[in-house]
Amino acid sequence: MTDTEPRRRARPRGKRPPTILDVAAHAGVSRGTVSRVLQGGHNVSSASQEAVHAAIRKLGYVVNRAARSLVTQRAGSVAFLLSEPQERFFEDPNFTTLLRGCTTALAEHDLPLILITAGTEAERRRIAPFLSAHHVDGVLLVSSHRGNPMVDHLRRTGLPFVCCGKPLGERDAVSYVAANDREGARAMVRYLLESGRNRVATITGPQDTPGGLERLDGYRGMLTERGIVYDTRLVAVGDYSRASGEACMQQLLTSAPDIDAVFVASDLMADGALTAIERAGLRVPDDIAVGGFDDSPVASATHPPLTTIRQPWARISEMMVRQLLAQIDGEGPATVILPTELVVRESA
Amino acid sequence: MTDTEPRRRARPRGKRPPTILDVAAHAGVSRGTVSRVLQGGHNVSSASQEAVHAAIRKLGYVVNRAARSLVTQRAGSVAFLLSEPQERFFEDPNFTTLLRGCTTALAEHDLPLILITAGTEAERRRIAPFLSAHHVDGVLLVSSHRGNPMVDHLRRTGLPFVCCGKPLGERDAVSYVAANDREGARAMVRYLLESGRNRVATITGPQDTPGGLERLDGYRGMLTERGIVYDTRLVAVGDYSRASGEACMQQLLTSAPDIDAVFVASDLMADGALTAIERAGLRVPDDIAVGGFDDSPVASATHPPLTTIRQPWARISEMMVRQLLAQIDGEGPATVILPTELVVRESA
DNA sequence: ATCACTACTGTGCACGTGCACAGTCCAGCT
DNA sequence: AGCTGGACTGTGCACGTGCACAGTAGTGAT
Repeated sequence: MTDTEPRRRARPRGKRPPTILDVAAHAGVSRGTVSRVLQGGHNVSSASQEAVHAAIRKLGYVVNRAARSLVTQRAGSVAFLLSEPQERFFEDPNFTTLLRGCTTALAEHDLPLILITAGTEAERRRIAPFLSAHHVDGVLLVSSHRGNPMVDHLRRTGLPFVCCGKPLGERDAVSYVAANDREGARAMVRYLLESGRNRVATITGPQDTPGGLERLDGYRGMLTERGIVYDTRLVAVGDYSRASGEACMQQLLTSAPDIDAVFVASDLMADGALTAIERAGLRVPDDIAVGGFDDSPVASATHPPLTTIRQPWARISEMMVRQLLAQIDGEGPATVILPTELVVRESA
Repeated sequence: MTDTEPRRRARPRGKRPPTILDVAAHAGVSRGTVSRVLQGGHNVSSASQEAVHAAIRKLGYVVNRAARSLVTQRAGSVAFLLSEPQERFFEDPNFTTLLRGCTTALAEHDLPLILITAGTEAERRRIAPFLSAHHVDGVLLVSSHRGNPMVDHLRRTGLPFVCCGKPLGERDAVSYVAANDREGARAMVRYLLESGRNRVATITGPQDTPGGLERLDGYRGMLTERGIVYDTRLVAVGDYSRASGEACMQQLLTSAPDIDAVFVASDLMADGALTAIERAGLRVPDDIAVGGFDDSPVASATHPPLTTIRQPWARISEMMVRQLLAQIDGEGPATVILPTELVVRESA
């Protein structure tokens, strides 16, 4: 998006779409009145309003967003910026659920969503001018790793942005919306303990992501609360992928063969864990109970279906959009933490 | 996107980004010369070019796309339009792979991708004015069901568009890019037969989608070619979802218990089929060989991993973008059929 | 009758750019 | 010397809109 490439040739000067002037002429009023009606109709007589609306319908008038942008200095669109390696996220059902929710939420405000990926340094350099030129009014940022340079860059440009998940290592206030990872983890571990399990292991996420950290912290906290000593041999660190879940589970089964439950920090990893358990000849949940996290579509497709913690993606995306619009309207940053929900299926 | 909502208030008149005039002043040339450099630098002395580039770098100038759009009558962006029920597509790994590919391909042309969903009639009404007002220069259309009204609407607006997969029931020429479904199906069935299987069943896709039709046709054709009578009891029709694959497989196992192979028209359905087979106490591939279609990420995560047909999504998205740009530049519609590839794993 | 105020309407200007056109300059030819 | 044509440069105009401002008409209070 460096804007240095040659433009393609102009649309042929055929019949142009109607302008605000055409509408004004048809309605027998001036440009200004039509504009006022478009802005909500304050200080416009109801007769004029009706005439304008009739003319708009008749001519099929649609406002020219480019012209509007030029004068209002606003883009009239919002970016969904994926600042993570593409491979992982495009395969992660959480991502697509979030994307879908944001598209829907933005559509209600007539704001087109521009999808931008910036997983590599080269891509980030590429989109930097696009963002700093304010070609979007705000950014919905998906970036979980600690110290993502995108956060700094966005702050420098002064562009409003809202993160999905708490950005780590940021001193200043940053708007973000997240599920309550810690409470979710606590709820799952509590459920496992109250189901009569005694040796509860965990497979957590990367320790430079908020989810990885807080879900592990919740696990640890709940154990401590119940008077159980935290044992690092019962902890494995994966990367949220199916493959890593399988590897971690295999590791746990050898290093601590007496475990009777495992809390896995993502459904994808939990699916991998189920594979490892099955291969070891153990049964779920009889020998080992498995608790997942996310309640993504895979959760109901595993064997057995996963007991898991539901992340409220619809509400997360909705709140991200709401917070972003608030910032665009001049409000300061805010953080929103949403509750999770235990979904009991058959794996625990 | 009706454009009748009130605008949000304007960006504060703070320090504005540099304009082409600032660049001209800094470089000691006129607006026109800067503009020419931006367009590629024809008929501009190398001294001027260097001066302009230096000024651009120094000021951090980025072209104002709104102003450019206004004068060129081009939006400078492209829509990725998903005209299918959201639930299905956002969970379909094929969709995200395609989306990812298109984002990448468009980024190379400095064209932002606007993601639009139009699964319901209400949504279609909503985005219609957005499209007819030419707020994008073209549309990458994902719509497989027969008689999708979006195709007609796009044709009426005169907006260039390229479909992913052949649109069914269209008499006039429509640009589309697709994998060679028929050949892919034939290759899989050929492989199964040559592995020594005799009773090959199939679970195909909806018969109002090109994939469903052509994969079934390929299956049938290959059987006929090998002198095997087409038996409708060996055919089940699913909807590409995991659940339907499971249901179809169950049905096949009761109606034709002597089958020793099954060609499933999507990996997701194949995964469901594996579940049904396992539940029936049969082994894969020993008792029943299973062949999938797509080579989506799930294919390597099933048990056992799927032998499947790879769809060339990277090339499909690349060609869709290329065809769309060609159309935007005035060329006529074209169709592109890309070859598939047999990927042998353990399920067959 | 005058004034103040409200409700509504019309108009000039600016937004930043690309394009067409009109120049200017210089080399090479007659 | 004069002419021609190419290479390069500068400038007026248009794109469609929102906003600030100025204006008009009508109402009610003094």
